[in-house]
Amino acid sequence: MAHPSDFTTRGDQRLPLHVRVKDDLVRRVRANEWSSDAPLPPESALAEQYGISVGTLRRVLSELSAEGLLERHQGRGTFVRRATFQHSLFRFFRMQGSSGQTPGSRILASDTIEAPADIAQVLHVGSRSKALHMERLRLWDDTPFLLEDIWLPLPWFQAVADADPQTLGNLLYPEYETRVGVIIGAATEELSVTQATSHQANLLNCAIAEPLVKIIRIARTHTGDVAEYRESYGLASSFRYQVEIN
Amino acid sequence: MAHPSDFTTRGDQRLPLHVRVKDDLVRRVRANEWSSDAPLPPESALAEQYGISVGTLRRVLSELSAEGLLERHQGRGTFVRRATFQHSLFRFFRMQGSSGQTPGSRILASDTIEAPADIAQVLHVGSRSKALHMERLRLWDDTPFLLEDIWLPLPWFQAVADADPQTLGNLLYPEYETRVGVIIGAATEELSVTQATSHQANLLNCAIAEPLVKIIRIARTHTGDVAEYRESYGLASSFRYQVEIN
DNA sequence: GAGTGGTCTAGACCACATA
DNA sequence: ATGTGGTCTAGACCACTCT
Repeated sequence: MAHPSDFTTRGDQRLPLHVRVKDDLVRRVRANEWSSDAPLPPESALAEQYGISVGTLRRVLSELSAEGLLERHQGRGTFVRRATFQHSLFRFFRMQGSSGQTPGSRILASDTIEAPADIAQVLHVGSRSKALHMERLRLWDDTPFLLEDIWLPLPWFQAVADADPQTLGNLLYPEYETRVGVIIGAATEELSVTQATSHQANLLNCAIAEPLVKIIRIARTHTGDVAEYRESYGLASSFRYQVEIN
Repeated sequence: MAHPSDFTTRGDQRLPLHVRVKDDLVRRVRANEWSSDAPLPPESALAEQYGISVGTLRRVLSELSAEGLLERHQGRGTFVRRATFQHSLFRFFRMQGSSGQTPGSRILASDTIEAPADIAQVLHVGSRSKALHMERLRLWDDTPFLLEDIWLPLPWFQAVADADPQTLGNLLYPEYETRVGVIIGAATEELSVTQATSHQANLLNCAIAEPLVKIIRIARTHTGDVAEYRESYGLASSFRYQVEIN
């Protein structure tokens, strides 16, 4: 099944070898064929499996490494890259005085309900399918600074829904990886400015209609499937967001 | 001078060949050895120039192509990539109803002055060196929506300072390329929320202390030299900013 | 048809990690 | 000492562009 014996029969035969091998390796990584602790087979073995030369296989592995799906270490092997989103995705909302630490979090609600139509569409769940909705408050030293509405598609994320909210760690993406086997690989964020509702003002300890920054994040796996829809609201006065554009 | 005859004597001899060749090619591109209309020499010629195999040279050119410095076209050749920042950098402030068009711009002021210490440091000009400062208003259909403070290092950008502000186009990065030979290749942006000063409120046609989004952009060449420092201010109510994270 | 980059191979040798 | 990935070479053949 995971073995590429039927590799030559899959995909468009007219595509270059390195493209077909790359697609197949992405599929196998996504199918959790290798844990992120043990290395993939060495180049020579993989090349033989696919019936291609080592040079061609090297090209594929190098590309996947450059794209962040794999990590290569001379002398040790090739590994599936873990979700390291603390560094890449959580690089905003650096509060004054608080350095490098991850903020605390408090899950206020966790329900299995029907998602609003627009969110259901983004998550690619049918209009009458259920989704897991969580409301979460993030804090620095018990001071709330960010309010999050998180939507996860079901039944895919059923394991997260079944977990006791209190046992979920401060960071959700590692939980996705361990409980569902989902590694977040990319995301889109859209920023805008709104005004606090009474509900939000109450939780964020600010005045009603005070300006809030709203961040809509759509997180995807390496293969492009939408795994999470998230709306975050934070006080505009303490907002700071950095982006690198290349 | 631009010819790589002295290539073997430059750089750390212990570095891999492909690294040294890559650094040298970046230098030659930056020195405007090739315009963006004519192709670089073919692989075979370049490989012979450097005294390396075609395979190694191919690796370098492929990397530079992936990094966006070069463009390769089968059958046509390898070209220096032009500044295409309209698509990548100017992907914010999409106003409602206005699609894909570039906004109008009005340069309000253009002066050669000493930059404030913090900006001078970012631009890497000495503390008593001059910089070109421009204040620019951007408009959709004669309605102002963005106010920009732009700082350029001198004497590097003297050709821009000497130009009549009225002759500068709506987009500045193409002007940098044609007048100074600078291609912007990367940038960092930092977003925060401030309140409008009376000066800003006057120009943006809003109330004093109304929330504004502030964007600090530091733009760099492909080689990492800071070419521009820019502060942009826009009405928070019409603000929308999209980012892709990978 | 001539010239360009794209694909793929086969193999030598080196640098690093681990036991 | 062994096995891993990293560097570099030499060359065959294909696909595309231009004249």
